Amino acid sequence: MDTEDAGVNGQFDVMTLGCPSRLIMQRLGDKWTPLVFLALKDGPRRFSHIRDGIGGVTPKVLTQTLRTLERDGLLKRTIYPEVPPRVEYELTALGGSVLGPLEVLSQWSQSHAASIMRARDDYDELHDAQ
Amino acid sequence: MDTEDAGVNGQFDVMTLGCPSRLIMQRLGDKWTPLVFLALKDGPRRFSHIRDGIGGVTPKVLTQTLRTLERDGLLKRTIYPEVPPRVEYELTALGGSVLGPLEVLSQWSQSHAASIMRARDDYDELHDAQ
DNA sequence: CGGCATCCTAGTTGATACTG
DNA sequence: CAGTATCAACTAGGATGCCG
Repeated sequence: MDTEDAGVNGQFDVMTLGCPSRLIMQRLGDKWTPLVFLALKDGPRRFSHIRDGIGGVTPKVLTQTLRTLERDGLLKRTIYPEVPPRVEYELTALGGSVLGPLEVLSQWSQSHAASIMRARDDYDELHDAQ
Repeated sequence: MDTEDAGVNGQFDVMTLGCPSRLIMQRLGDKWTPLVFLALKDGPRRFSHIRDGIGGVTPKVLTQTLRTLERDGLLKRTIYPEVPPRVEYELTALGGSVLGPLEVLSQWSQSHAASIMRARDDYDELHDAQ
C-alpha cells in the first residue's frame, strides 16, 4: 500500500507551489542548515564552536541560520548571563528527528563525491570538448 | 559499477570549505532538485510531465536543474528521434540511491509542517509582541 | 563573546517571447 | 514537444564596523 502523507498529515504536499512543507524542505536543504545540524549532533555547542566547526561561515550568516532554526522550533538557544557571555545551541526533539536524514545525505555526498566528479568530467569531455 | 567511491568518510568532509562533497550536498538540497527526484521516483518521465508535476517550475529552471543532474550522473536523458519529439528522463542507479533519503526529507517536511508553523507563531508572539 | 546594522555584489530565479 | 534567449528582479551571502 502506498502510504501517502497527504492523507494522513493533512494537506501538505511539497509538489504544490507555495505549500509550507516545500518551504520547510528548502530550509533543511539550504546552504548552512545541514552543517549546523551536523555541528550540533553531539550535544549543545557554543556559537564560536559551531562557527569554527563549519569552514567558511561568517558570523552574520550563522546567526541568521541559527535564528531561523530556533524560530522553527528545531533548536534551542540558551543564554547564560555570565561574563564573558556564553550562549549555547542545541537541537530540540523535533530538530533531532531530522538529524538522521541529514546525516545520511552528508554521508552520501561524501561517499559519492568522487564518482560524481568523474561523471562531471565525462560529461564535459563529451559536450564541451575543446 | 565500480566501487571506487570513498568507502571511508575520511577523504571528503562536508564541514570543510570548498570540499566537493559539500557542493554536492548543496546541490541535492537546492530549490528544485528534490522535487525532480520525487517526480522521477516511479520511472522515466517526459519533460512536460515533470514540469506539470512540480508546481511553479518554469521550463528554463527545470532545464537547468535537469542538465546539472545529468552532468553529475544522477539522471539519464534519452531523446527519441520521433515526431513530435520525445525526451525522457530517468534516475540512474547513482541517482536512485539518493532518492530514499530525499523522500524521507520530503515526508518529514510534510509531517512536521504543522508543528513548525506553530513553533514559528509562538516564537513571533514572544519576540514580536508589542 | 556573541551578536546586530549597513552596504554591496554576484549568482539565482522568473516572466516573457521565440525556435528546432 | 522540448526546449532556448533575453532581460529584469530578487536575495542569499559576504565585508566591514559597532555594541551589550
